[in-house]
Amino acid sequence: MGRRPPVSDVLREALARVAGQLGGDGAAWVLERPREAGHGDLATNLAMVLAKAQKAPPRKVAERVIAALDLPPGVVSRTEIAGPGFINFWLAEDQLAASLRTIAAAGSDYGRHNFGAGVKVNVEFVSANPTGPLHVGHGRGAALGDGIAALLEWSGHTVTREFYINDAGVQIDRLALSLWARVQQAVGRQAEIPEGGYHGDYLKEDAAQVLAREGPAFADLPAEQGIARCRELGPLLQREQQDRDLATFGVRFRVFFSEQSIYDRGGIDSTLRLLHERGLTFEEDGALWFRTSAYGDDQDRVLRKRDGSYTYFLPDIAYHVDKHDRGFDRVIDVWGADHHGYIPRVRAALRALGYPEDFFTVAVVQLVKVVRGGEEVKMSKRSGEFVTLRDLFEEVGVDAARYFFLMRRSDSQFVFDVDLAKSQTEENPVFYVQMAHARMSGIFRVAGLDPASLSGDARVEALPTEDDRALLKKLTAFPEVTARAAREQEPHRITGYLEELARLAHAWYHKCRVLGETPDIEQARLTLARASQIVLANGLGLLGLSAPDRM
RNA sequence: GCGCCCGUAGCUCAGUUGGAUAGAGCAUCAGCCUUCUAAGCUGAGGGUCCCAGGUUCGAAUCCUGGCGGGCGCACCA
Repeated sequence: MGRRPPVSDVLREALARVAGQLGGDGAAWVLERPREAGHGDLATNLAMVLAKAQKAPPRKVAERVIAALDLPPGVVSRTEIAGPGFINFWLAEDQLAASLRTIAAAGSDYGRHNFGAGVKVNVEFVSANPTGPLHVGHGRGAALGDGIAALLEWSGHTVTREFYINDAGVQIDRLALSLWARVQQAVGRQAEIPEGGYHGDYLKEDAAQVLAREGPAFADLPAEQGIARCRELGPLLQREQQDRDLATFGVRFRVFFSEQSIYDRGGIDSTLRLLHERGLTFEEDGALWFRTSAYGDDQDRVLRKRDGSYTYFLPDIAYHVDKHDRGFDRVIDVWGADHHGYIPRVRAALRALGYPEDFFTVAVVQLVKVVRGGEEVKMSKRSGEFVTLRDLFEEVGVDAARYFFLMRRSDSQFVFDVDLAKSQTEENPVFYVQMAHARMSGIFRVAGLDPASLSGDARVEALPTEDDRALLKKLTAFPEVTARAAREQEPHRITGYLEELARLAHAWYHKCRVLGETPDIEQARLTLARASQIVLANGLGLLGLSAPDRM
């Protein structure tokens, strides 16, 4: 980003050279932004890490490090040794001015990186069975998967968003039987939802649709024929519904991958053959097994049952083989916590096939609990009563729903407070962040200026207050945050950053007048407002959220 | 019983890959609108980082053992 490397890189490289000279090659030191403003703009623990090799107290080593440090002029204005041996750096004014120009020049690209260039990644998420509506858990998976995909794109990866359709198992038979029963009920006949079937009211609506499509005589077909047709229509109608929900939710997939297509193309047999050739299978008790225990799973797993049918495991291996064959360097599966026990066996299978260890990773999404009015909203798929994703985002709005799903680490359970998500006050973090953006836009609206017309040139000396500086410094941290979030696949780092930034932006807005100040200050603050607007918009956009100009 | 995740302020949660005096929001209390959006800002109080050991210059963070909560442990998907 920009024409010259970020200051932190310049410093890091210089420190690395010193580390090499002082016998600290490969030592695990860091250069980071201290929490405390009094600890400088950047700080390193290098001296403490080198202390042992140097056989000297850390503060003494710090002096040697500083003496050996060879920095170009105009980078650092002050250096200090602090605490047990930290070296704190204050950046030169030049650097702050440069960062304003960098932000303005990069615009909507500010925060992007290229370290993932050339790496093809498949992110598979949601992958709901085509047997019912998406519920809130799918929503969390959708927001997370899309967020991870976006983070990877922002760091230069080539990303494919993919949805796996489980359209081949017994659940489809159950859906067909349940739908047929609803069709019969719709024409006034007695019919029971079968054991293990789907009781939700949505199938009543589907039955009405089926009758509308196929004509009223459809219900009079012989059961076998009617059920066969329901087997086609049921999943189709559910898929259509899911796609509508996902589209409204702002999530688009490039690939919808059908499980049935694996069977149809002979992927099952070819995978079986592949495993057999590698000596990974054996027969026992009339079943065919995969020797997964030799690859990290705690037991061997059945591929083909005694009755000749396949377990779910086999098509799942075939599916991941297919992803590998399609040329992906990495695949990331977003799974609900209730499937986490399944990870070791898939990992074992892919390991057995000789795929790289980092080829396959799973982002586990923990449970979502929905709370309204202080009460948990219970859901039960069995009784057919549950909170659908659509119910949720129609009540709180798409932006709020997506933001809430992303604002916590995915691997901890999450309480979705519906009342909070709906509130239009500072308590609501989505609102708070979007409001900060709207305020920045408001300055330009009142000034009658096109924010894009600002070059980014400003005299940093014309940003005199602590609030000016704090906001500017926060803006410069954005690229580091996106990089870290992408590496860790943790979108919640972005929401956390945005909230911190919004707090500084609101405080700045309140305390620092822009329009009507001296020309110098007005120009500098307009530039700062522009930069803030860019970073807020980029952060929100990255997460798939809107950045309104007025609210 | 075994495995995975979680345990941090009254509540919801962060915590920069082992760093400096553990942070934020909400809630509580006290203030702030002639000003680009008060849909906001400022300040105060609030902690056994679940417990006990260990590793080291240094542990909320890593290791071991407990305790508590959640989710899994199929020839189901």
